[in-house]
Amino acid sequence: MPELPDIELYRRQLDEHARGRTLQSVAIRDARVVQQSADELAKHLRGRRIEGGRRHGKNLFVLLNDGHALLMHFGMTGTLGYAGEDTPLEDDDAVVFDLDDGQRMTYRSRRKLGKVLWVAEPDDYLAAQHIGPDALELREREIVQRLGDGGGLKAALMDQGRLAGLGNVYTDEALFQAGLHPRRMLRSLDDEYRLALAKTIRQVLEVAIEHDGDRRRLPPDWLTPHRRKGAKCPRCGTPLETGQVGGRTTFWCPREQPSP
DNA sequence: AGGTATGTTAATTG
DNA sequence: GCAATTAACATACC
Repeated sequence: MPELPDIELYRRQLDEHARGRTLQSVAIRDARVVQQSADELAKHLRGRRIEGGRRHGKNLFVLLNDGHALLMHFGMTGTLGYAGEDTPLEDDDAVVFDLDDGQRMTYRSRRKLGKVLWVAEPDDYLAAQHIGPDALELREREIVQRLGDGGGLKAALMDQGRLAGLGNVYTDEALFQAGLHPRRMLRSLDDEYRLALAKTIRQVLEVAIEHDGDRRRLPPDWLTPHRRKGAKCPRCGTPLETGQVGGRTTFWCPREQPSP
């Protein structure tokens, strides 16, 4: 379930469990998520020490001691975990990395929509993929600038080229907390509202990270824990509305987020 | 059986 | 030119 807060948790776990460890071997158990051949991946990874993790939006770079990196993107169903080598593998374990302390790092993906690949330079990769700045590295004024003027609010917030990190769930959360209807047009917001939205985006992401991205443990007056059909707005009790906005299932409170 | 799911990209339609 | 919609990727769940 990976959006920015989830990937940030993976980054912290990587630093905790794998920093300083040397990669001994890489087993590709499902080649669909790997963009390079097993030989090429092994050539770039074997014997390299993991210096730590760098997160950018929903992308996680495993930084290597030769200055290069391994990129992981988790799609909709990817996870990253650690276990001892005695722990049996799961069917969904697509790429397995053996570390030099007997631990195993596992990239798991049910739907295989993510990707794993070696990259020479993370910044070059991000530029080539047209990924915008990370949502948490910008100040509020800069977020407003990046969002620009065009399109619907929902699509704009999810557009990784403008701002990297928000997905469907946290976009809905930010719009809920900002009191903005997801079908509103960015153009219709005055500067004050845009700044307030930018502030809300930052705050939602920061608080979600403080809760380790665990959506069930997010504050009870947030939208996310109630994101299911038939639920009521946790702030005013009005039944939540749901529909397709920007091509994705969207939840909002018709009272807190008045129609455009 | 059919619709839906946290992501991304390309193609198509308006 | 822009915005919105649809399809595709692959798989489990309701």
